[in-house]
Amino acid sequence: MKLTTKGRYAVTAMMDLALHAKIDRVSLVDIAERQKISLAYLEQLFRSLRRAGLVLSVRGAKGGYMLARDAKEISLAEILVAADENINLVCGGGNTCNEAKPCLTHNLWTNLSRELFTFLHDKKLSDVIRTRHVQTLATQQDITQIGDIPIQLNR
Amino acid sequence: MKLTTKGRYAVTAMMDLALHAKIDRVSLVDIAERQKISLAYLEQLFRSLRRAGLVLSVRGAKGGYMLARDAKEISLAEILVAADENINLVCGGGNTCNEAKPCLTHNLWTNLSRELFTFLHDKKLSDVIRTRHVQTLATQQDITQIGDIPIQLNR
DNA sequence: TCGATTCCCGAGTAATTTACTCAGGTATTA
DNA sequence: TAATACCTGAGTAAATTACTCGGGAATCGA
Repeated sequence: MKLTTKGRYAVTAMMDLALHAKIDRVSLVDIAERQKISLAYLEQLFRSLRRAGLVLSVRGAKGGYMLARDAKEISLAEILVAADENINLVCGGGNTCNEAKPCLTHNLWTNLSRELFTFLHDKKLSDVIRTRHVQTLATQQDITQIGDIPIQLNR
Repeated sequence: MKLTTKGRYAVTAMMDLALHAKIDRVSLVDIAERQKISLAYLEQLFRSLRRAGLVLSVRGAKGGYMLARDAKEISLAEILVAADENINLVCGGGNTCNEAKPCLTHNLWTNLSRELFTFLHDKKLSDVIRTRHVQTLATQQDITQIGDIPIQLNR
């Protein structure tokens, strides 16, 4: 029972966007550097996020991404689903279990999945970036950023 | 975010044991037939369950397995952990996140894992076999069993 | 005592999934 | 027109999963 890195990266990247895109859009290069995620991988990831309607993009120089909606209106569940992360613990493999002829544990996992989904649906992006822990880290990341390369902060 | 079939099989098998081992022990051949799980795979699985102290075994003809404790005392969390299923959503891959230098989402997944664990720890084997759904299925399985092969039911 | 049954074990392997990379292309700005 | 940055399909190496295989050891009933 684990989360794929894709799902984690998706949430991390969306948090980064929410933290830095308040003023203007953010480029994937920035996110890649701050969050230590491969740029090519991020691009692939943002394809999904954009198609799911979670982010807006602007092409060309000075382009970048921004949240498509207010952080209060974006749930972790949406982000994870957009990143192909299925919040469904039910009978995954090529087994014979289905609604018509369910296995012993069918309802068990169905219910658990539902609880998990509710939990993730109730947690909004705005909630998770407001924790003390995240605020501290975000600040540290920006400071490091300035030290390393004298380029735009927050842009 | 998914459950491995190993984890699901482990819970299914334990439920089968709890449902059928009330009188005497149950052989893996029986479980394999009832739950449509490969015998060789079940053997591998029960190795883990036995080492975790969840089941007791008796070798030789007429041998088999039984629950090591009352079904009230066995949680789903224990079963899943025994089956190498880690109930930990935190930062799995070979990334740089650790307690000293956590990533943005570190606390997020840590907390979620904790909630998940609590949920699974509170659900006992006795709870899940007592649902109407399971009782119905279990009965059907035994009836099919008698129809197919005229061998021992419940021993 | 022998054969059937059943647990027990280490190791190997095919299939699937994951986590990426690559080689292009297109839109926008300065 | 050069630089930037989004956009895309497709390919691939590594890791994980879901098994199988071949043998061994204990126990029971005949």
